Amino acid sequence: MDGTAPEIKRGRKYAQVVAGARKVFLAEGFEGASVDYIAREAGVSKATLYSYFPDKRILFVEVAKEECARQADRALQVDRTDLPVREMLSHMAHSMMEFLTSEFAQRIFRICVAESDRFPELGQEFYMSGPQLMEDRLSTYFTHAVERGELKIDDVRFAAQQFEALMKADIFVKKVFNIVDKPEPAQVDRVIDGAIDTFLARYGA
Amino acid sequence: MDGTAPEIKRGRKYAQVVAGARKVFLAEGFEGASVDYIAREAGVSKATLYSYFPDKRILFVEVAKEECARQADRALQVDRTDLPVREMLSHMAHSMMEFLTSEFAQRIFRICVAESDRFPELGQEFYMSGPQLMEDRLSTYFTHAVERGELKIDDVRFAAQQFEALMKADIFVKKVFNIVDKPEPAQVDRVIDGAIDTFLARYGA
DNA sequence: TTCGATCTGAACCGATTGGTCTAAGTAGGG
DNA sequence: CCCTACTTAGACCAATCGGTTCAGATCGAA
Repeated sequence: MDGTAPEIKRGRKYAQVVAGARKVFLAEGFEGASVDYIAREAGVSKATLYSYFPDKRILFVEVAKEECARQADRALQVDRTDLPVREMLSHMAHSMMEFLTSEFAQRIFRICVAESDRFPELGQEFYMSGPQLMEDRLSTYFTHAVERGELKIDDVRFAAQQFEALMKADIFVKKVFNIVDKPEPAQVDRVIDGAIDTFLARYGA
Repeated sequence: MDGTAPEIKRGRKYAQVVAGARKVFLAEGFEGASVDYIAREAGVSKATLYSYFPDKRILFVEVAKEECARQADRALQVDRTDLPVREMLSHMAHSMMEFLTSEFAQRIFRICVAESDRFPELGQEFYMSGPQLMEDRLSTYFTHAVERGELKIDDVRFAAQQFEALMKADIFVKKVFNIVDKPEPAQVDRVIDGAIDTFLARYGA
């Protein structure tokens, strides 16, 4: 579960290779990352690297998929379902926003968008472990909230998609296109509160 | 205004170079597009190309910026302001959605996301000619609608950003990550109507 | 200590890249 | 017709790329 020490050890330096590849790919993208540089950064010879991954593409897909799978689970938790709806949404929106605007999420988003036609499965992996996972969790919560009469939603999954979308208004777009670097906390609150207001205007009980 | 015959003719084959570069860059991205291929596709010698653009990066930025500037103006028109709000929003949402899911917009979006840290100005150019232009036009319309008492909006620009965001729920994300190719017309209507319903629930008079 | 598996470093390969250069060819206004 | 500016094809360059190979160092288990 640690990621730095995979159980399936196909060799002594396997973890090092993956770690180095993750670092370099995240920083440089697929084309930008040379195999020599990855090997050097991993503290491993190129021959060793190629003994594990016979192809640069395979190494990339492996690393990127693993990274996608890990991304959401850590930060997109839907806990605190005991709170009242508005507080719960706010709590969750804050951690979601923090993740969306993090350097890490931005990098992996950029890479997946860029490479998702060269590697179609990568885009799908990203979608499933990112947006879709979030939708699943939101859907579950919404369903319970509807049962408790706290929300009024006909299509729970679609409502989740809309909430997700509202979360990306303004700040997320501006970060992706380098309009802002660090968003103002006040602006973050504005976007979050605005999203919740709009969401509850439609789906509030 | 045609684009194929720029007024500033710095040479006989200038337009050809730009046209070829546009074609290849859009299809292959920055790294993927070789200068030889661009020259061949433009029906021009490499020497001629380099006489206009001393650097591949300059050629790319030139073409990409030009393409960004052209993209929105054609498809993101906010006309028919005579219609009732709901019809107007629907009309506009349809053309907006058609554009967002077009092959062209998807390609340029992908390229701008991917290259916007290699070329920071490119991301900004894209944002200004795409999302921001749309916001400007929506804002203008919203302001008038508020004056006529058809909408109730405190922050017009932010409302525009939310409407834009709602437009990108579901389908847009799924297209970007290659989950769907051609979206079902029924699903398109669902997203559009859902966006308008939510928007009006919050901002309707 | 021994033995097989793993790792190393560097040399090497063919292909492709962005970019330069040259010498000859062509178009069009005077 | 001529002159100038533009265009041409392709040879050429150095650099980098992904990937291979191999003789020898190093490891871990028995």
